[in-house]
Amino acid sequence: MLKKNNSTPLYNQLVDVLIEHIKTNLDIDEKMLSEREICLKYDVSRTTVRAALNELEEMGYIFKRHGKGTFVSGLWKEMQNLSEAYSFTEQMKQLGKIPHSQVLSLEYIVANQDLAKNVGIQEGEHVYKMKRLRSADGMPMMYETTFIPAYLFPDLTISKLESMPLYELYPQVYNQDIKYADEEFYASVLQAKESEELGLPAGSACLRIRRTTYSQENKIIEYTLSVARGDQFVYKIRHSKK
Amino acid sequence: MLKKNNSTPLYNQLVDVLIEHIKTNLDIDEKMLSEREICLKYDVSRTTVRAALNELEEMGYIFKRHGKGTFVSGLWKEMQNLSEAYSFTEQMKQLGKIPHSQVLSLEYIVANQDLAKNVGIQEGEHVYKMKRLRSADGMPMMYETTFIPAYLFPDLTISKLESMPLYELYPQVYNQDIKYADEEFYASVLQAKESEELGLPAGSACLRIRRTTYSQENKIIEYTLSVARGDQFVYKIRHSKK
DNA sequence: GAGTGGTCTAGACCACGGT
DNA sequence: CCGTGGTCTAGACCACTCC
Repeated sequence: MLKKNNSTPLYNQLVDVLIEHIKTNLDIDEKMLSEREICLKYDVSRTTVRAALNELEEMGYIFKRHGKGTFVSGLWKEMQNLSEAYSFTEQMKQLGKIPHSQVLSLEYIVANQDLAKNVGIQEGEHVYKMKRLRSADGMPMMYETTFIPAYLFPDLTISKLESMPLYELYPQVYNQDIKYADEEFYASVLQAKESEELGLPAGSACLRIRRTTYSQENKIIEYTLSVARGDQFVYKIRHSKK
Repeated sequence: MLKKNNSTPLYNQLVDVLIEHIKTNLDIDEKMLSEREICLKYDVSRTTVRAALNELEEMGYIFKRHGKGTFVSGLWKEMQNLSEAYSFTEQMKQLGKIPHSQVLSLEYIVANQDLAKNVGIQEGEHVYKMKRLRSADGMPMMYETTFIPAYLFPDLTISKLESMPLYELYPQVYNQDIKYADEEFYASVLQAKESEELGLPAGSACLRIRRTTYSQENKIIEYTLSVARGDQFVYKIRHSKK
């Protein structure tokens, strides 16, 4: 069943096998095999089994009860929608829409004190400032202003920006792998100028988003301010108790 | 250093010790002791050390690099602000404001098909419907409509609801421990009637929130629709890559 | 090659839930 | 009492990074 000399770890193989088993054979709240039974069935140690079960628990497939057993959770269906994706391109593709980004401007500027703080550099260093209009199936969806520290991204050009999504450009061209992104957002209404860009009446509901993206080395690689159509963006999050 | 016959697990004790060590002695990006060094220093097995380090990594205190070592992350400062709290009462207290909830109405109703689905019961079963106006330092902040399945919460009364916050009532009075809550929200504008409740002009920005709260047994214990002042609520979330 | 984190084994004892 | 998940040990080998 499991291949011991495979490059993928045993517990990851076990995760895949168990997910398949759950999806095809088990219902919600149904009891699974015990940890020791899984050990015997797949000929692996209990450490390996527990590593796999922990993964499954984090993914929302199962939950455990001390002294009782392990049970199917059936949350994985809902989990699918809960956005792990923070890329506009990916989000739109998931919704079955064709994303498009139009670069409206690209400037090479000097950071003032406030901007320097937000992109993690010293005052006076250089930053690229880019404005983009992002659409899905031809409908304007959001208007973004992005700041990128120049020291990490030399020779940024519009042609590079238009060649691929920003979140592919970072790792593939500039060797900057994304670790995580923090977002703050709040409800607001469109101002006159913004309403023109998005083709909506002034006073329409919108979501204002402030995003800071960090690299594996904990450097800020992007700081973005967005204005998104309120009628098109629904955020989903899960608060877990401990 | 660590107490082997303590009721709290060794790896949890180790977590506390290491957090204290990081906070007092180490800077961001500084290298920590290796796993094997920690084994020797505290006289525990590597399994125990790795359990503790995994906790620390999840909490944002450290990050690991295969072949290089374990390093201080310094994200825990920011993490504090990223909302784990999904209770209005707790949120307001953290901001140093005095929260108040006024129960406007409490009804005992029969669920139609749509409502039944949202609270996880059968059509025709009973549900409590409650409306609340929530304020901070006397300022109306949000207007909530909450649905609670009656079978889990017999004899719900206004006096019970006013005696303590809902998220304390669930576990303490009805023995329903919260597992997690899912929230969906989007930007909108206040309608005429809502603007009266909140004391704001019609057309003001607002956040519309839909929350479903689940118990440890995966039962829905609350379904809430909220309208919150757009100028007072900022959501913060973190998207982690893998 | 030396040191690191990543995976894995084959045991052990404990605490909890139900019979 | 037995079976469950929770914790813990003392090893082992692998893959990665740097010298």
